[in-house]
Amino acid sequence: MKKTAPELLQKEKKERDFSLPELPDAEKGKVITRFPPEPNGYLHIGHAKASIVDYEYAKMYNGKFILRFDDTNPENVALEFFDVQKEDLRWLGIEWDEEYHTSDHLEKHYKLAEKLIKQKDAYVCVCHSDAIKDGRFQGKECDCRDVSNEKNLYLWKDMISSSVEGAVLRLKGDMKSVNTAMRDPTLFRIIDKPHPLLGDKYRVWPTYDFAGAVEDSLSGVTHPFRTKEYELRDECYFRLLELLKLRKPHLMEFARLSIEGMPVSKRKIKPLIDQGKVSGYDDIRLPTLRGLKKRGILPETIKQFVFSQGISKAESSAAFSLVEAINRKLLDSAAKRYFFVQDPIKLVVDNAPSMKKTISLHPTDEKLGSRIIKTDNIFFVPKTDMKNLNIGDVFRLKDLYNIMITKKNKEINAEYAGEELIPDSAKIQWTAEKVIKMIVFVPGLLYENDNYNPNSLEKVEGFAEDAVSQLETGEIVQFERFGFVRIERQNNNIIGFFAHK
RNA sequence: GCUCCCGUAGUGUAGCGGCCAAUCAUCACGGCCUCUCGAGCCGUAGACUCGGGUUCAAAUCCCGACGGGAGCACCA
Repeated sequence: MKKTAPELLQKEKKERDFSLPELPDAEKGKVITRFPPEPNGYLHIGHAKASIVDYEYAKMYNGKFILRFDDTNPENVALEFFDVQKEDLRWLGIEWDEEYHTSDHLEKHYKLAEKLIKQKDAYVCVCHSDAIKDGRFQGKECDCRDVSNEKNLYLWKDMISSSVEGAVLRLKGDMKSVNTAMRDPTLFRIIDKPHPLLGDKYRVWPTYDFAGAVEDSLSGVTHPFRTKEYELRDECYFRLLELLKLRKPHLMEFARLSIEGMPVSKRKIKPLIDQGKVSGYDDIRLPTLRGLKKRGILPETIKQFVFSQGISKAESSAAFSLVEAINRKLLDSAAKRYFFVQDPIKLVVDNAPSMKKTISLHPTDEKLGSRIIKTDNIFFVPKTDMKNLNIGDVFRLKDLYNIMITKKNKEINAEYAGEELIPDSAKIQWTAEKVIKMIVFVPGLLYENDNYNPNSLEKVEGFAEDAVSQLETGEIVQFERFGFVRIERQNNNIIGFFAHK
């Protein structure tokens, strides 16, 4: 064997398959998934996970993907976010086959609620919320539970048509269930606040438990995903569908996606914005899609990152460096290279030849073009590099020529030392006399060990080479020996947002 | 407190009874390459929480402990 087929003895290097695992009970062409955001804010990396998984599964099975706005709490929903969220999804590269609002189906929900009441599976509860809470905690039923269904129906109609206050419709579950989610959960409640789409047409709104289950079933979704914290509500989800004689989808849960030091919840972000600690929902330190975009993270990076995390239920907090590594690889082949000199010091080169040097914008891909830099005897170089060099040392202005340091003061003096590349000499990025003054914002971790980090945003000032003035907003380039930076034009200035090394 | 879920290298993941002396990425370290401290290439180091059980065979199944997370809303 060794002689005839030695390759069979060699252990093959196994390749990791990064695609999603097969779905249970899934048939090509028949899988329907859905992404159901509440239009109450900007989408973040957690939403990205959910929407990408939903979308990719539909694609994988040639199925259908539905975008459903779960807008059944007028207190949370704001008009602007329907479009905001769609924009965020499009940026991610997600397309949906169908789009609707849960609020479109309220009449249907009312009918189903009525059915439950008639079946004695739901009742109107007029207890105070504290009393409900208490009863739930102690596993005690309240008197509303025993009301006849004629009266319940009457009360329900009253809720809808507006004379009753503070009543809710509850599922007749099991107040003694070990699963507290089954202790007669609330299905509908009164919210007297105009809905951004429907005004004050309705005042009775379904809760998540009811709307989520009913919509998944009615819209034909076969494989709905949700995050793990809903797991205890599965029982309620299926009970409801059973009582309503509705089809039961194959419900699945996965762990929330979180990134170390980057808060995802509005509860945490909102105060930071209000206190001016971050600039807004698109702050480059935030894991919002807008923040990530502004910083130069590509949609494809997010997709690959989500895939790499998988859909298990094991909770974890990934380091952002994993995102950076993916992004860097994607960017490396496409990003133009420029010189940016951080904390510059003036460099005067005696007997410097005046040159018009053509330097390519990418080390290997010529298609990305080149720029011509006019040089005379004045340059700028990074101060920190000069600290490590002494008089007599020779280094190279990268892609230009060598120089030898002759004097170190407030500025550096040097003399021309030939054009030929000296092996192992330091190559330092530089600018000619004509520069673009710019600021690069460098994000750090917003939270360190759960504490807000006041120094999470660094402002780096420096000079960029003149060619940078030609760049457009949104271009991501690499400043050599500095890092990848997304360019933005603001007024007459050019500023940069640091993505990563 | 009660209930549920989870527990694989520093980090994140794959594996879910034999092919595991455990995958891949990242990180760290070493080398090669390169007119960037980037990318690429090669290599080294590093893990199945613990204790019982089932089985010819367990990271994989069962029980228990420990650790982490979640739920106990008229929010999703």
